[in-house]
Amino acid sequence: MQEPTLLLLTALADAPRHGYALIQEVAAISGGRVTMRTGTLYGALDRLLQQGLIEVAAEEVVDGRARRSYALTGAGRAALAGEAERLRAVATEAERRLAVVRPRVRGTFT
Amino acid sequence: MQEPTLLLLTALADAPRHGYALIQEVAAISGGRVTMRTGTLYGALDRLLQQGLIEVAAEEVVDGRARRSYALTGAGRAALAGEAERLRAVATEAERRLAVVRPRVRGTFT
DNA sequence: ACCTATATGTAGGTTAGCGATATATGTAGT
DNA sequence: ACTACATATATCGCTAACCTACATATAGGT
Repeated sequence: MQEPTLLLLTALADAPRHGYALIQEVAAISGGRVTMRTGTLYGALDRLLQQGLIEVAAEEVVDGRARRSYALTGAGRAALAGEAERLRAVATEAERRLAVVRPRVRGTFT
Repeated sequence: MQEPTLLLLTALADAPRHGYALIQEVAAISGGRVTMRTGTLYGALDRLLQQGLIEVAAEEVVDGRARRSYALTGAGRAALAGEAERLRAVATEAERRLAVVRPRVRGTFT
């Protein structure tokens, strides 16, 4: 799972949202760093629907515009929780290793 | 940056290592979850070399076998540190949102 | 002789994400 | 009335990263 997908699931974690709102939510979560394109979004939504991680929560017409809301499924919540835990573990390990005083290539202390 | 690449950089964070050792280190870091293939490994190493995130630390012959060691560059250390921080932030946000008591689709408390 | 571990590499295919483009309505400014 | 922007969804083609499988070679154990 790549970062855009992870951010998508995160954006759906607290409440159902429709496509356009997700783009804005992802931007907000990432501090404006990730600007999700519609190509990425709808491709990812199709994929996640197929994988059963999200589901269509509602299809309404608001102000003459069609609006389809998506929500995390149980599997989606589990997948996101697992992914978050895994990534935290890797991040922690990376930071631990970066802090290690590295032995010089040809050994011995400086 | 995807997970295999992240794990590669993490595996190089405390000491230089050669290709084969990286495969084992990645397996160890991920708790055996990720079995990195040579196709992924050498492709990623080429890419990371080109991006200047890693460099060749040593080229030796050990027991008749060629062995090329790679090390993180300054840019690589910075990239890994940044990535770790970012992923931790997303993981934290995901967990925070998962913990939120979600409003029902048609509203009001249960 | 055969298998496993060590060690590096290439070829081909799949998929996710990205950029660009298309469509359509509502709202606000000029 | 016209223009521009925000809302909203969707497709097409490209590229990069990854994976599977294959290829090569030495050392050591059974």
